Amino acid sequence: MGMLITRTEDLYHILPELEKMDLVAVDTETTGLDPHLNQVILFQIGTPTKQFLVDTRRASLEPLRPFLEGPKPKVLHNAKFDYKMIRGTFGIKMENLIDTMILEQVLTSGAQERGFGLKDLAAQYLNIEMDKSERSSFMAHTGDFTEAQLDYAVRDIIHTYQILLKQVPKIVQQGLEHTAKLECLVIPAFGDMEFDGFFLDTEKWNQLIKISEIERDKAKAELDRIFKATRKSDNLFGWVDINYDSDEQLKKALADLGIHVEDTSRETLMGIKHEVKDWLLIYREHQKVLSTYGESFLKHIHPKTGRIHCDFKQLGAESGRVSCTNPNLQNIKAESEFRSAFVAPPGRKIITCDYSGCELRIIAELSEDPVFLKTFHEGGDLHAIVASTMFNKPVSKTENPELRKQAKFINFGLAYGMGAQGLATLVGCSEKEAEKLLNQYFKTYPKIKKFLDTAAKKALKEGYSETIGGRKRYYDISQIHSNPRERAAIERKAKNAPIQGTNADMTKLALVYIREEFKKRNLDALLVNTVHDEIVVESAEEIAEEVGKLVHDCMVKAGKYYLTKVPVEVEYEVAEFWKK
DNA sequence: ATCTGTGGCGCG
DNA sequence: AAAGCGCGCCACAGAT
Repeated sequence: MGMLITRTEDLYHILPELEKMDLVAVDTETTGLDPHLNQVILFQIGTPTKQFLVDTRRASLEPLRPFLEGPKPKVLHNAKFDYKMIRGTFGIKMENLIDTMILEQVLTSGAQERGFGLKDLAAQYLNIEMDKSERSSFMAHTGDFTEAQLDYAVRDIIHTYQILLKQVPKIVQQGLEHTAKLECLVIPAFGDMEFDGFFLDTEKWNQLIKISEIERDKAKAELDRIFKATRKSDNLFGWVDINYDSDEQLKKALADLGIHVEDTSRETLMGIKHEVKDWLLIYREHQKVLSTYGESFLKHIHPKTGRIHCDFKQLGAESGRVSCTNPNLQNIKAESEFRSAFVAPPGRKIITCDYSGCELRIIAELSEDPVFLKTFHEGGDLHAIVASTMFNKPVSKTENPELRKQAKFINFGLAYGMGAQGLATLVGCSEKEAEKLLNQYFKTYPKIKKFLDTAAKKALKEGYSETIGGRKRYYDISQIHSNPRERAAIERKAKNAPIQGTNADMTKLALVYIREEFKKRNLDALLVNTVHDEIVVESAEEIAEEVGKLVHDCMVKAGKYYLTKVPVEVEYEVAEFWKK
């Protein structure tokens, strides 16, 4: 049973004991899930042999600030949550966190869909059935904590600690030390990004919505006009009551026009030779905007901070990439101004930074193709150079541009394990011709072919792919002999995984560096978003240029950590709003 | 009334 | 005909 602490001054007395521990487990119980609206009411810290429970309604954690912000390793389960709650309640930004949930995701990437809760891991590693029913009792709790609550609180940190001890040898055994360390180091960066949020200009957003509404309604009126002719006796007043958002209804309606389609995807619609096509595409575009980026998006503005606080899933993708929800800030429309509605508040600036040509550089690094490497070192139009070497013809953006385009499709398609069929639809040629193109490509660039083939072969043989940073993505290879489709799918994933995953390695390390620098220099600058090869920062106006250079340098440094054969280039722009 | 799967589409 | 990689959100449609 842990020791309950209810007075701030008592925390000074436990510090020497905490310092003696090589590793401490930490957990919190809170009044809710929102770090801006709810508080930590119980703070737990300790080891399996000694635990302290701090009633933070009565005692402040301030005496522990240097310890929590210091180098002592702290293990938590889902550390980002406690990080944000502790930052929200006490303004303390914990450092040197280890997260058993993140570690489990690193250990099983691709092999396990879910089951990363503390309860799941306790069952798996400790053979213990945890009863989590006590957790909700803290939400509206007043008065002294019950014995059951304190018991529960103690068990959480003991189990977390013990799980970590079991995970560590597995990490070493699987060669995941670097990835595990990286993922743990970057946790506070995601905590800060979520806590600080991204400011959105509501008025500007509303204007964009209005424009889309007008355009959509116009398109809808035109569609009604077109379809009205086909349904004279539909109803009394001649209304057209087709729901254009329903694929079934749309297919039927199109059939009445003599247009028969298998599906209603944009690609299929584009093939229609009837004015209905244009209006449908316009309708679709604006309807998409209004549903995904419409008024519903504004409900994510926090009532207290006035900013948007999304939820990053640090290992959201099996490749190691981050994903983002509630709302997803990684798929905001790049064109048509929606991005620029994410603005800097008065007196501040937004700095948008991204790795240029990141995936192609990684391909160059991994394949060691001489032409790719040379082009990145000396500068030049890679797509044009690839095309001219493939076809033995001069190619540039003006000379034989169609060949450049073909090379560009192949260059990007490579990273997806694209085949002849995919290339054919992209280029608009026959599958035979696409096959010839690919053959020519790989004949000219044998090292790239070798890299892709090796990546696929390794996955089938070893059951995993690997990034430059040693991040692994596991596959179920039990079916590959009986199921050629499954096998092909793994091959494609394996061609992509080292590329996409190394990009994730780089961007995450950059986030670590950037946060470190902001802290070290005490800069009035915030991380506000990250989108795979891009990092967005908000800072005070006066230092924006300096911050831009700093972020640039951090991203280059992180890139160079992984890419040693190819130069790393980062672009940044200082503006009133999110660019690109 | 609420859940789940699917088609479609926004981003890198 | 389940696919060129990785995601999340929306509306619809069918099921509970």
